[in-house]
Amino acid sequence: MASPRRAAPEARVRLNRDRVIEAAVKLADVGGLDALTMRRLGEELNVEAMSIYNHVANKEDLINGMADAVFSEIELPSHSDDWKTAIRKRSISFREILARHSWATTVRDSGANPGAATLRHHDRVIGTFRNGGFSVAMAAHAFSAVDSYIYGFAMQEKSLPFTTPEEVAAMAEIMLAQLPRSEYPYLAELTADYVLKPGYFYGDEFLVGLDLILDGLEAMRNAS
Amino acid sequence: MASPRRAAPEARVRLNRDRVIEAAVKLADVGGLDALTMRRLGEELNVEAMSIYNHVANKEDLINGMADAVFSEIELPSHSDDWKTAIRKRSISFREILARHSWATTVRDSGANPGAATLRHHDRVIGTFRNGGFSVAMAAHAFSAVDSYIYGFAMQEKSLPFTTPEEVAAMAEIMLAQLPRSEYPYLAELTADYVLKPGYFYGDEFLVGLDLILDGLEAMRNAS
DNA sequence: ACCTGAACACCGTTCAAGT
DNA sequence: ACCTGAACACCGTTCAAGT
Repeated sequence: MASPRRAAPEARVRLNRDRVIEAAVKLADVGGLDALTMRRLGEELNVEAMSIYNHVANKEDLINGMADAVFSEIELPSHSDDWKTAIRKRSISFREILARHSWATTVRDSGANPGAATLRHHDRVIGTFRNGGFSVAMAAHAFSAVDSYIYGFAMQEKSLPFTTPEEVAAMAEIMLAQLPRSEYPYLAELTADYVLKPGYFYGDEFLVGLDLILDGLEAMRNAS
Repeated sequence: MASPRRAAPEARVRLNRDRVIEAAVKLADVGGLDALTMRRLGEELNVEAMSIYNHVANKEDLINGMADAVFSEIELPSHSDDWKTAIRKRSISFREILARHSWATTVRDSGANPGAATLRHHDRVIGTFRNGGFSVAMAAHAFSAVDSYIYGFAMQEKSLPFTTPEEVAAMAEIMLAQLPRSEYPYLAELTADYVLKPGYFYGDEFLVGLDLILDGLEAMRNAS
């Protein structure tokens, strides 16, 4: 009876901001941002929805925290690689993370007050360009071009109505059958002669566009 | 008294799908997708919210219709231009439209059943590449790279916490003052030496990245 | 300091009822 | 054929009350 408080560990772990954010990310990963409601999140945490407000200001604050948590998962560009390799690796990692948390493609860590992981990530990317011989202006161009492409690609990928190659084939076949070929000849050709070919996977397009941009940036850097 | 029905034209115009979609786009343009509720849309149309369901299946169907309406605004690539000029013009138009309807950056015309304007637009873009000498596979690469970039850029632009140059300067100054320079040296440098320079406008970055991609596509086409 | 329960002002959508 | 009113099962968030 010396210390009954210690002797009876509660099943309920103490709540904190990180635990709230982690659970919210998990919910959104499974069911999208629509599935993330304060009440469902409370359930997941064995707590009433209203308790969450002790740890986040409101839902917007929560989502900002989630966006920063996603950024912290992205592989930072390595100091030991040359700029092109470093940016290529972190871009591939970035896309992977966005595919894993597809709700994050539409949620930007609010430009007004970005989180620490977001700031660190951006700083390291810009630093990689600068140390690779890019001027400040060219680093800004490069940063904008690469990240726009990654975000946009992740969004396109997310909006596809299929994921596995089998689903692609099935879906494309249906779409092709419904498509008025005389009205949309090029779309029909692309679907028949490219999308429906075995081995097609939209995700493979990512590297084509990424390398196009990286090669262009290299040429731009060398020209100056 | 011959035809009293004709003599008393109603103030209320008959509702139809196009009028519903048009009003919904207007609402979302002003207040974002959050401001678009069935009840507010009903108000705008001088009708009870429930009447809207006579013209759209549900909110998802409504938003799909809105996305297709946005696509119909984009300038189609011209047949009389060479592929590069044609794609460049329509890409600039695309970005302008997405900036005007910034809610549309996060809303893809559901991949499963795209609208007629979306299909026509895609067909024309792919056709422009094919007629410009691109193989089917290269046309797919080009389409993916360019449109990913445009979507991503529009999203970045939308998430910026400022729009006018004056706001940029004010906001950047505040952010720079708050930013721990020793922790984020490259971010601080970029802000001080680039963003805060007079004449800075993020939108100007668009053409830099676009031309990078178009030049890369041209090289790819010529190499094959 | 943190958690709860009830309440408020909203949502999208259904359904029977009106014209 | 189209529109309405009431209703249902939800939302995010507040606030006073509990421990």
